[in-house]
Amino acid sequence: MRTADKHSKIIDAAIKVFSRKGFYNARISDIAKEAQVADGTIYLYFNNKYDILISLFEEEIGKIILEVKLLIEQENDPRQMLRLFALHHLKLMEEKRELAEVLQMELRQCNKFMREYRNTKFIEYVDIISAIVKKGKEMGMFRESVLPGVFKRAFFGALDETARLWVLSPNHSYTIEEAAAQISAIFLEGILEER
Amino acid sequence: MRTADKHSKIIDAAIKVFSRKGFYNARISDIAKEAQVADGTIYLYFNNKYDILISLFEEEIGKIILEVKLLIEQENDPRQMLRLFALHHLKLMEEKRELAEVLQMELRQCNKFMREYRNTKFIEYVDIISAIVKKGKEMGMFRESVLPGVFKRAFFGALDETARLWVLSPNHSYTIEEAAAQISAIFLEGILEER
Amino acid sequence: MRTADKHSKIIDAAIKVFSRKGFYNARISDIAKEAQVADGTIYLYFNNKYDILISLFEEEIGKIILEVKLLIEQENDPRQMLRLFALHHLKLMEEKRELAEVLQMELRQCNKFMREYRNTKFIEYVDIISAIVKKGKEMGMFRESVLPGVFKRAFFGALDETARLWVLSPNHSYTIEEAAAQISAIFLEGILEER
Amino acid sequence: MRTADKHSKIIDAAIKVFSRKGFYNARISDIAKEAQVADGTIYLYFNNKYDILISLFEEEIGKIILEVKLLIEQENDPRQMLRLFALHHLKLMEEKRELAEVLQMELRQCNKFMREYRNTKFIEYVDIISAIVKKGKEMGMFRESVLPGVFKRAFFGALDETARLWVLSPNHSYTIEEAAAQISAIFLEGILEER
DNA sequence: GATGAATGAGCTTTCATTCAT
DNA sequence: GATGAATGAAAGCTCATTCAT
Repeated sequence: MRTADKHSKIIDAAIKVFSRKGFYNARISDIAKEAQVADGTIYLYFNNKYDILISLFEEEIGKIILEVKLLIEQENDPRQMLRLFALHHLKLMEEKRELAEVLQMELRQCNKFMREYRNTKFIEYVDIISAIVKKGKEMGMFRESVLPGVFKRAFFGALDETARLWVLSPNHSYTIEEAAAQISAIFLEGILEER
Repeated sequence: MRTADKHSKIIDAAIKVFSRKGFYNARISDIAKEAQVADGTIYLYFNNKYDILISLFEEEIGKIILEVKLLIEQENDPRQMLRLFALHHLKLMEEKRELAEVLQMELRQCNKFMREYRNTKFIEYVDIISAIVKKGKEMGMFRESVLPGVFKRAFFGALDETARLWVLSPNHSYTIEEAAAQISAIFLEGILEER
Repeated sequence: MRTADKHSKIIDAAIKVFSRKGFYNARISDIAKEAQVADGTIYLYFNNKYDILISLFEEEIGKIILEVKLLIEQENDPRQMLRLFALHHLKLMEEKRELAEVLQMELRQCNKFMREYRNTKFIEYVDIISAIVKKGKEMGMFRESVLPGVFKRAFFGALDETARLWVLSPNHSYTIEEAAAQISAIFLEGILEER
Repeated sequence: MRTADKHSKIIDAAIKVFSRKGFYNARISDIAKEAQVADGTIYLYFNNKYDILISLFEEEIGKIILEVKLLIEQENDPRQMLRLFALHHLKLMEEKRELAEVLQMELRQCNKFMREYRNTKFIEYVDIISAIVKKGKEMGMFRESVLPGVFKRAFFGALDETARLWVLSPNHSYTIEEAAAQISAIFLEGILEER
């Protein structure tokens, strides 16, 4: 088997196992069994358990960033870009439910004891949002008063929390598309009744 | 020392220690030392390590809910209520930074291996938001189309993510009050330039 | 059980186990079983496996130094002192065969990867020999040309190697007393036939 | 590369690595890297890790025995033979410091868990000393009372311990030749002042 | 013969929890 | 109620050895 295969087999297995048990409760042997390799093999590809998590994060976020950027590029209207971002984010979290759980976990808990790890990939992802806002402001489409740095966090947080609960609860009273549309609408137009 | 004192001394110690090291890296003996009690004493008040976290969560969220409800009650305007909620949430996270970190951590990571734990306190807290929205809709102040269940998650997520990064990064280009005002404004009025 | 008991029970167990299997092949659980304590208990008294070896070494050599100094003190004749030292050393190695094996092991192998550990206790022990030589020289009883620093090593080495093989081989053609007497005689008078 | 070359390349590498890290801390991959062969290649020439040590020992001691015997043969005076032996031993340990460390290590620690290994090569080496003593006794040059079996151990031990410390400490107050001369002198003439 | 990726048994150490005092 | 010494299960990681190429 080629090296590339083993690496991604382990990453895939780790996503499954971390998502199922959480990082701390996941045992290396669980990942090894899931990846159908020996425990020791994992250490040929990763330095330690935490390194698996970091690698997983960087690689998977990396793929997502590429996808989203490609998607957004095809649009010119910043409003549409935000709508696309929201939809893509939520759909992704639904489609890759296990990955979603792991990413969310890492964003919180593991920064905890590894504060030194500058999460550049995540920042890059969220900065896609602020870039859209800046563009919208330049085009005179978004208010001058909107702070892109605040907006990006609020927007990402709204999507992320929505995805989190979507993933946790088994049945939903609305579709993912409806949720995405609703959230984009709120951020674009607010909730105030037109006067 | 009265029993109630020991209980809350342990909770306070746990907040400090969990916030500093994370739940999994925190040792019972760390908490015991911080609380100035013996390791064994902790087991007179809590069933196990996880029980400390759950208790901590329920009690502290309980206090916050009381506070917020009291604050909100004094207002009649749903717009103002949302602004107050946002400000209160962010200020709280800033003032009780250690507690904030623990709550955020638990909301993600620990649900993980304890999915059976129905987080009713958290739901109660977030439902304050949807109640405001419902009231606003009834008063004809918020759009009919706004789904309170979607809005509450989006609004809470926006605040939570903002708080998370606020707590992590050492210096900020705006105040907590500005961030709260901006987020409330976005959710109320959107970001679109008036036509 | 009192703390002092556990500490020395573990040391005694470690002597047995190290002597039987060698330091590297000894498992902590072997020592724990021999000492009739739990594995974890060992870590209440020692930092790690190597710390057991060092502690063992320092404590046991310490006892031996006290004994020998006491014994030597009662003599005035440096020749007799050397004879006593030799006899005491060999008898000790025979009586405490397991300890002997461990001490010999550590003197070689473990200096290896712990060259930074300045083996002061061992130096103190061997310096008893050079002190005797110096005294003998002052009294005009030993040749001026004898270098105490060379002599102490040669004398200790002779005893140590004799003890090593004594301990290894099951049957002997002479007693430990004869060996001690012979070695002392060689070092004092040489092996040359009187002319 | 011829087979013989690989074999000795591995032995040479093992001497370096064992000397640097000790037998137990040396990894097969360290030796392989040092010998510039693959890990697996080592198992074409040796059965296992311990086999490398044994082979190394036998081969190197074998060479030394040949050398010493050749050297000694050219002498007729047993006193001179002992002096030569001492000088040769110490010089060897100084010249081949890495080998010296490995040999000393094995004499203690590793016999430990492999007591079944009858160290015939080592016995052969030490028996050179007892042969000299026997010859000296036959020639009436050494005392009748000297036991060759005791003497050989004492003499070897004296040299070995001297070499051990010589190798360990970085600076010396006398030359290797002086040490050898002094030790020979002690064993031949003792340390007592002539009456 | 040579390689080195893969294996998996094995061991030190940690730490939540217990319980005799 | 309070203590903290003792417990022992559990798991991350290493590395000698194998074997398909």
